[in-house]
Amino acid sequence: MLSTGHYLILSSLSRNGPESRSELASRLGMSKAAISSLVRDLLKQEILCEQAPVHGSGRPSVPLAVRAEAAWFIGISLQNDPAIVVLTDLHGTVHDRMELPRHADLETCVTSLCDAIAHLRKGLRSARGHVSGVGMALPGFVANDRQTCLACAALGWRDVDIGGLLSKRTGLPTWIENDANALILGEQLFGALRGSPDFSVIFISNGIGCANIVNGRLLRGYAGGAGEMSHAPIVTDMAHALPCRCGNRGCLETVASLLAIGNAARRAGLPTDIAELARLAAGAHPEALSILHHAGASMGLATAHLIQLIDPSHVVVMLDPNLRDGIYGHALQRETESHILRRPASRGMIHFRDFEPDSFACGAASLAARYFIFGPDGV
Amino acid sequence: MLSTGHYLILSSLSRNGPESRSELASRLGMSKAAISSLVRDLLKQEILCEQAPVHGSGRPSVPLAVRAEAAWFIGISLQNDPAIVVLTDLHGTVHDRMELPRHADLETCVTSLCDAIAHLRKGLRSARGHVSGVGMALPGFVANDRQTCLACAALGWRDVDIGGLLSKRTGLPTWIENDANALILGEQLFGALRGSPDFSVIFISNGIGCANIVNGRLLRGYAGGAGEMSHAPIVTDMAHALPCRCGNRGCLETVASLLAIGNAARRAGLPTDIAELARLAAGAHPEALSILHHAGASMGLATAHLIQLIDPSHVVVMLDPNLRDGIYGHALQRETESHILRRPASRGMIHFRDFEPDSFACGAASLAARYFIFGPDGV
DNA sequence: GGTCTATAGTTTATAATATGAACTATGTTG
DNA sequence: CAACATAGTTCATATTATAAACTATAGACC
Repeated sequence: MLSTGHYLILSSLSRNGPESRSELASRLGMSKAAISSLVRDLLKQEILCEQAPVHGSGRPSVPLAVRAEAAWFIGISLQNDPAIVVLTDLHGTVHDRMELPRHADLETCVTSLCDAIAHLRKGLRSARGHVSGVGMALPGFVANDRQTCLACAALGWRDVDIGGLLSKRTGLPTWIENDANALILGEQLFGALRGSPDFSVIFISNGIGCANIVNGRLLRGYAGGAGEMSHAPIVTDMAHALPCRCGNRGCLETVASLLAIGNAARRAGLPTDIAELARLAAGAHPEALSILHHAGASMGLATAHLIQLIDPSHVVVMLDPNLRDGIYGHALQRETESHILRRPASRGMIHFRDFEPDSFACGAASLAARYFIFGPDGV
Repeated sequence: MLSTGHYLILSSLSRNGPESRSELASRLGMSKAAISSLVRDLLKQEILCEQAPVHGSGRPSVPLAVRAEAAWFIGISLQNDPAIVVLTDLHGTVHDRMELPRHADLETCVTSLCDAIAHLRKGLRSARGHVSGVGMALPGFVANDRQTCLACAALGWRDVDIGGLLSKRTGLPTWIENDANALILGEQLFGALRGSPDFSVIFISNGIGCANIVNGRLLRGYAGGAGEMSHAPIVTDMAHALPCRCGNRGCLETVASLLAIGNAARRAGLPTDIAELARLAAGAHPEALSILHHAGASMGLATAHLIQLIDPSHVVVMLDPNLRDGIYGHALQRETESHILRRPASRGMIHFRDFEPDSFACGAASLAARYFIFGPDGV
């Protein structure tokens, strides 16, 4: 069994990359003796491994690293159709993946997911290790226990104990999470911003998702609704504010989401496909330009609100390359920058990234990996 | 010397109110034996005291409470002129207070503050205890060490080590904090929302301040600029957006702050005094109504953004009663509610409170009390 | 090549801090 | 007044850290 001390070392190595025993001791504020003994246990259990010595003056230091194959995880994304199921190692690398239809019917959904999980587990030859847990990302609200989906419009679920079902059928501990939250938690554990205590992730798809890491932890809010950028009141001129499915008018997602852009294009008699619309805009088509500019600028305004209120070090924006490289991305960046206080670090704060569907499944897998690395008392 | 265990007990009692040893043991997940021994130390040092036994079935339990007079603190507010200096006990009760002119000149400022502190310390007969620390709230940016004021427009300070100066002259540990942050930290430690892990405080004065407690901790952000509601981009219609001192246009504080309201009144040929303006609006004076409605609605829109992004359980809004009871407060509340997702808990989320200048000084005192209660490794 | 020095990591005795289980204390209940 | 219930203490012990001395392994320098 691992103690708090073991988990401290695991999480430090996972956050800060390979480090020697001495570096760990000073970073964690513990004695060399304690680290030495804790590391011995973790090496014996083959959770850590020693890397090639680093030579300086004095005895070379031996960097310690978390062994990627020490544990395996299943990540499920119901963010879109098809559903995606991945098998990752402890570094977040995908070793196998499957796509399957996303069933709204609960029984069908659970059965097909369990079949996929069984198949992936079989593919992992037991000599290499075994699967330690399952994570799932879905577009909806999840209860505090991270087991029950309280509401998911896309699947028509209400108060569905999907976590309990999966964990019962697979015999594996299971964690459920909102899609944006899973995405940023994966980014925090496995991604380039690993270890940053304050950053935000936004993704622009048919809807708009947003999540924030603050003080090193996920910002959930009181009712679990933090980061609801999607319904930020952006269009305040009520003459132009469109009704939103949430019941209000002028929400961000009524202008800046892919669905909203498609709708606007249809009303203007333009093609609703994003790539085609972007091509028209690139060719200076005035109405295409107007739609995409308005969408991007609205997104930028909401991003400025986010930056002013939450003050992240980085904002990762995941979107379609066609939008990123055209007027949408340009307007987003420009509008954001023109509405935030100029801070020393505000340059290069926004990082565009391609919209990768597997990111959600990887984030989901990281939910289970997190338990392995941070322990039951978690971080 | 107090250990981590002692501080755990102190912070639990401070957060959750008086509790018996048994209750502490189960809340903190420790054995009765450990609690018993730790409490003995704290009783001997007269930091805790036993209250009247509570009778149930079985041996009566003895609630333990933090002794208010176990420690005393000085709180300084430079939030406005005059500066306010208070002497509080460990419960945040003000036992003595002074007002003095707020000097922008550093030497004069420090000298007059130190004189005031010395006077308050003398007034506290040493039999009752002694002052353990000093806290200061000021309207500006403070470095991460909580000693140096990086920038304060109202006083014209840049990179002023006010904390170092005060602590050197008084011989007391000193903490500096932004005014809004001090306010919410005081609320968290001493106020009605004590113990709530997710709430926000907004105050409307000549400027607008905002701070947020998230996951039980102050949301500082990457550069310490979180909660900068004041420069939220609210007026997006550039034809009507006024220039702001920050260099952008249409910031919240250009329409919703007392200064902005006064400016708008002057431009309309109306009295700039808030009380008089509110009286005109109450009498249905159309221009007064328009100014105050616009200001309140803008404030409400910014509050809606805050609620959507951060999802607090409560938003405490501190403002002049004349504004609260008139169209400003009404528009604020109405506009906020019409722009947030209806959540189960969204009713009664906004709590108006009178603008009390002493609140800032109390919050400042709580910065030092926090150190006493949470220990050097703080929370 | 040998010695000095610097740094990494281990060993071991010990200190600090928790626990479990038995015990005492002090009430209510019937 | 006995039986019971719950609060709190005691004490032997386990866990988990530390300090300090020790070993290990390199580069540097003469």
